Amino acid sequence: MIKMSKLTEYAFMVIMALKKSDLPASADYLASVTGLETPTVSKILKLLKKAGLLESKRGSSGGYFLVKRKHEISLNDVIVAIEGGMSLTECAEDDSACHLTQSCYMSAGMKKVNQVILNALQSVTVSDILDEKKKITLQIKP
Amino acid sequence: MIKMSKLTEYAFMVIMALKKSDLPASADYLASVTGLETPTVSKILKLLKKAGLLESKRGSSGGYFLVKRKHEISLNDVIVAIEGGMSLTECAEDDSACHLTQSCYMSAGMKKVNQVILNALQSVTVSDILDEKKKITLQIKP
DNA sequence: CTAAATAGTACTTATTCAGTACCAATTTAA
DNA sequence: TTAAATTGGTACTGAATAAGTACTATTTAG
Ligand code: SF4
Ligand code: SF4
Repeated sequence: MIKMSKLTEYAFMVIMALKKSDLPASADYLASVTGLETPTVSKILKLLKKAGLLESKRGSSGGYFLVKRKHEISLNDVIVAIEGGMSLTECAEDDSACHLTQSCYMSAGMKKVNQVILNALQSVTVSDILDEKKKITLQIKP
Repeated sequence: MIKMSKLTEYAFMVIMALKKSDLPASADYLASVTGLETPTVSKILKLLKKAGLLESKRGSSGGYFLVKRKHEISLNDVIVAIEGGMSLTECAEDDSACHLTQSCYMSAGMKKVNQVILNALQSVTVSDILDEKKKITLQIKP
């Protein structure tokens, strides 16, 4: 089964529990809210910060806070932050990842399919996932 | 990185090397054509057969052959055959897989996104991947 | 019968994932 | 100024999955 990692799923829970420009939330607090273990939450927060999705403040009464609103954060942003993105084949992401790229007869096709999926992931935001009213439809045009 | 397994990628190579209603091709022959190891090819063929994508004939001058044409086999068919499919979250595939499904606030949203990706995978066939002329585009409608 | 080929199972190894632990650096607040 | 709170970073462990290998039984053509 191709699926996102648990850590990525947890990352969504953490983002849901955060707010932009609010008082910083500590890893401990977020852990209690989400029901996850503190070290796990901490690991996620570090990854999200490295990706620029949130900022932190050290020291007493410090913590983490979003730098974007939830509708400005795409599903793809989170996946990239936690596990480096999504691409069906190695070459779709990085041409030098597979030495067969030049000669492979399916590399080009896979890249296209991958782009379709990428578009889908980029078009959906964190707040969309909570929004029952937004309809998400797809059309493949020949 | 979320990606398909190597075995799935190899499965495409094997399917490319097969033809419908042709003389059965042995695992050994397919291995030499694709450059993969025979046991690996054999494993793939068994999985593809179990999924109904091809049939086999035992004994001398036996082998495997497709029961569908390449434009009738979707990308999703292959992914399902080899690794059981693709779904971002556990619940998107099977409601009983995660005990949080009933209460989870993102389960519904994830299912929608998953459906978009699934549509993409079902809309592309094995022959499309080789067809440079087919344009694959996506539109998300709000 | 014999050779060729699939069918099925079971095993080993490598890699990735998930979770845990520890301590240094920083900042607030008393 | 001191102590407590909190991030930052690294490193480790165990579990799960993936990838590859090996072996043997069964079936069929000639
Ligand atoms: S070039 Fe071909 S074999 Fe290599 S990663 Fe891309 S699709 Fe796979
Ligand atoms: S119900 Fe929620 S927590 Fe469970 S698999 Fe689905 S999205 Fe993840």
